[in-house]
Amino acid sequence: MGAEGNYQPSIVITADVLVKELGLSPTAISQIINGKGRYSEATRKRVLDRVRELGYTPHAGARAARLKRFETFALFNAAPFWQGIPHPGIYEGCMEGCADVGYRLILESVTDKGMPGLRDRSNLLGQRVCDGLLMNYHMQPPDDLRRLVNACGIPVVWLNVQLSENSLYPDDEGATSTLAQALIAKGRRRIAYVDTSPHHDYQTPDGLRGAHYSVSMRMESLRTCLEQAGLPLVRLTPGLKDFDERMAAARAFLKKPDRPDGLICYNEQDAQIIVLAAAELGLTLGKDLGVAQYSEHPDILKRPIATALIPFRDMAKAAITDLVAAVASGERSLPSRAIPYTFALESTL
Amino acid sequence: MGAEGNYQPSIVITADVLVKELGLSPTAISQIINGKGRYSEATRKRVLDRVRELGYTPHAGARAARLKRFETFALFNAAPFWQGIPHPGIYEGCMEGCADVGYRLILESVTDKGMPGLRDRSNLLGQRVCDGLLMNYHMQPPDDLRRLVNACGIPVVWLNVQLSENSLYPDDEGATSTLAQALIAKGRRRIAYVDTSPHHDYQTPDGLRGAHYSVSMRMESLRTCLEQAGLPLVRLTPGLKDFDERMAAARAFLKKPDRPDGLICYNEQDAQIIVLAAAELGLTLGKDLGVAQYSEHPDILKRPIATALIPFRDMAKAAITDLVAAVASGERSLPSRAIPYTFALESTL
DNA sequence: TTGTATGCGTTATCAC
DNA sequence: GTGATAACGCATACAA
Repeated sequence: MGAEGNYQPSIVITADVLVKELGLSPTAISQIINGKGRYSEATRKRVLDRVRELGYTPHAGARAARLKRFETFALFNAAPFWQGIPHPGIYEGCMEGCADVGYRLILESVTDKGMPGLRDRSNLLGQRVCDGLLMNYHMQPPDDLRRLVNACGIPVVWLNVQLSENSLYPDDEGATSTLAQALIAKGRRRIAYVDTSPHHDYQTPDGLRGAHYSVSMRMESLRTCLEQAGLPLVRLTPGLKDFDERMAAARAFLKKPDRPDGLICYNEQDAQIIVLAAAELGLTLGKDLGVAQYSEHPDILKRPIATALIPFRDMAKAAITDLVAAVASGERSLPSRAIPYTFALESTL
Repeated sequence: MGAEGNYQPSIVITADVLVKELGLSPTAISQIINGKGRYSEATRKRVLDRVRELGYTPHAGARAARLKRFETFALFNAAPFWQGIPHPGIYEGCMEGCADVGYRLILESVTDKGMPGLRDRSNLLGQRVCDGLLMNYHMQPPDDLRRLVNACGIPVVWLNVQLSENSLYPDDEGATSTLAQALIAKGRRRIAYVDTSPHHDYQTPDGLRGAHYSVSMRMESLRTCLEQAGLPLVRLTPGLKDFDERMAAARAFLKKPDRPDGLICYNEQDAQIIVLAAAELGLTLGKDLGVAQYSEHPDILKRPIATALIPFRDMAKAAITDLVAAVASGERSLPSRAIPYTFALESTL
């Protein structure tokens, strides 16, 4: 309780306070704080000690004006209306990355409904607030959005989407290959792909239609892997609306005489359905059935589900590194690249 | 594909560009952009049109220096190491709130491991980067953190925690009461509280021990409600480690002759366990059993689970409103208050 | 209705 | 080793 009502007097600590108090010039204060110039150890210590005592921080605005650098990146989250929760790893990676390089992170979020007229509402899409842009769009961005962003004049990295340049995305192809190889190595021969979500018909307000690249890439990569191994690709009926419908389909799928013995699931919900159906039918995970999913995290209930861990965090940190380089070099075009997955519980396949 | 390589020439658009181009004074430009002064409609339109065409945004730093206001708040996320995912509603609410009032939102995240020496690493805890602080700490904050924050000199709102001032938190007492009344109204007489999580023994690196206030408040509120109705409080064994252990406990719980007919679950995972066990035992939700949970979202699989929707979003938006008021008034002490819950699928109880 | 002058708090350049 | 000075881009008071 001793922590309350303990407010600092409303004196604002500027460099000027230090100047007067320590009898040094503004130059000296500034240089010592920023580790420049050649000053005696004594002076240096005197300044830095007082800075810490007073809790002095340079005024970010004044600094930005002078340096022509905001030391700030902006994460622009253009979420579709059906996706309330952005990927935590992206946030965390951006924050970690920024913290590592001493940058601040500004956040902005816009739904598709808010896309038209975006330029007028967002001041982040100008070049006067931050030094670089992290675009977190949920699917192939519309051309006009790309143009808008390119026209900003500051470096941009698109996250979680495949573009011809300036984009970073999880290596779904590699992850799928790893999972498929693991299943095959375990002797699985009826390998199925499970994606029952209805959300792939998502349509934006401006009539654009599409889905995240992973929707097709995961399945097509699996198809290719299985073909090379001379195995068929089995599929659970896609596009089911509700839980009961999905459960029924999963039960029927796993009850068939030629039921799959390995399943790769598009996401946690699909894996969930499979695991529940398997439990009902008395099938043991890791023995009768090898189940894999793509997910940001291992199964929260710690069930034996192999997980391809989507490298959102690494991706975001890589993006920050790229942006810092771009700010320094002035280069505005960076090659796109895939970020490798890691894996959990592969042994349960 | 026409969207690529379409970069703006590296001319930076300052107010000066507009001044020269339009033959007006800096004052006129500034005032018209900020909706001040009295200018002819023609002049006004000429300026605003050109501003939009050029995509001009005032330099945030220069503006901050001049206005002595950053038009920015900072969301400080002090997450414990076991909680990778911050509450999405808090982020969204902060962003929405900021967007509504024309403020930017800066994000900073620190784990408990990083708490010592925080002051030296974070420049957000000074008064030179933003106008107000949103503190998202996971439990009762340690005194030294509160002191540190109070000493910043900028207004602060603590989120999701109960303090004697400057805090906003979900009204768990009210929510619990609503759920309990609903169960009782449906004729439920054996009402149970389910909280099997082991995480409540969480201990911070500095030896502080505690849990989120909701851990005790939800149960105690329920106890009170039931006492008033002359009903007993039944509990499922708490502190279970893994899925199998929890499932076994839930099965036994629901198999007893005097099994509960109404259950209030601390979170989605507890509800999940109950629902799975109920399915195994052939108990129908909404008929044999009324199941309620506290959660940010309704059940993702759309099962009949009544949900007390944690008002993180509303809470965060309220925090922004409070901060704006505090910035304007200079007041640094705001009364704490509870934010009401909303509910989904109450009819299934 | 418009223009001039000034200051916000920094940091870089250059001179001592 | 240290200090004087200018400049960053904007917004306001005041003068015209």
